[in-house]
Amino acid sequence: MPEGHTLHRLARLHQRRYAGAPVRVSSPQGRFAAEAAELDGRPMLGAEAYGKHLFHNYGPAGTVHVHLGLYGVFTEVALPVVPPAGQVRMRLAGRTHWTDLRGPTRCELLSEAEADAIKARLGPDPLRRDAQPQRAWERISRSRTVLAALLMDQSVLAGVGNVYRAEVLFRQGIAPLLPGRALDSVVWKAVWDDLVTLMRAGVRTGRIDTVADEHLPEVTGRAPRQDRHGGEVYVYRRTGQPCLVCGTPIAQTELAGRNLYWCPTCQPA
DNA sequence: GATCTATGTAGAT
DNA sequence: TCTACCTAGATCG
Repeated sequence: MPEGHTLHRLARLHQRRYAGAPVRVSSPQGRFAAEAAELDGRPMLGAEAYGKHLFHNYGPAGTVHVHLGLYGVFTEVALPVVPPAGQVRMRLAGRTHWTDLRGPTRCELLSEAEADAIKARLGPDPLRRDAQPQRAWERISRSRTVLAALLMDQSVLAGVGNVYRAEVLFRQGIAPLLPGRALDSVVWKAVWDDLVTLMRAGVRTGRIDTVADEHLPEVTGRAPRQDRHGGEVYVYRRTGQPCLVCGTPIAQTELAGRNLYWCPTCQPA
C-alpha cells in the first residue's frame, strides 16, 4: 500500500536487515532471473527511498530499482526460507530474514547513472532531509494546473499519493481545484510543513492518520470510519459521509483518472 | 466463484 | 484521455 511513507519504511527495514552483508538474490517467477543471478551472493551496500521509489545499492554490480505501483508488496519472514508461493519477482535472503517482492510495476537492475536519472526527475520528497521545497514552489507558483493534480505529480513533489493529497488539502482548508499559481506562498509553506509532519508520522506508524484529536469521531460523535488502509482520515474515501469538522457530506469527483475527495464547506472554492 | 476496486505509472493515441 | 500492467481484498450473487 504505497505512498512515500511505505517506501521509506521499507528502505529503513531493508537497510537494517540486508545491508552490509552478502545477500542471496533470486527470482522464482523468472522475470528478474538474469539480474538476480548477477547479484546473488554480493553484499548490499545500502537501501534508500526517494519518493515512491526504492533503491538497493550493490555498488559496481548495480542498483536494484523497485516501484510497487498499485499492487506491489514486500512480505518478510524470519529464516529459514520456504518454497515460493505464487508469483515472486524477487526474493532476498539475508542473515536473519528473507523477503519476497510480488506485483511491482518496476523491478530492474540499473547503473548508478540510471538510478541517479530517476532521482533527478523527481520533485522534492518531504521525507528526505535533503529535500528542497522551493523546487516544488517554483513549479506550483507558475502553473495553471489545479493544486490537486500538482500534488500528485511526482516531478513536482515525490512521495505524495492520493491519500496524503486529499488530507493535506483538507487540513489546510484549500479548494482542490485551485490553480497552483493562485496559491499564497505562506499557505504553500503550511502545506509543505504539514506533509512533512503527516508523512513522518506515517513512517513511524505504517499508517496514514491525519485527524486531529479534537476531531476524532469518538470525541465529536460524528460517524466513525476506519478505512481499509487502517488509518483515520478526514476525507479520503469518505464520499457522502459527514465531514468530521462541519458535518457537510464529503464530495467526490474524478480527476485525471483518480478519485478526489474534499469537503465543500471546509475547502470553499 | 465472479466481479469490482485500489494509497501508481508509462506509453500509446 | 485511454489502456495495460497484474495483485489481493472487498463485495456481489
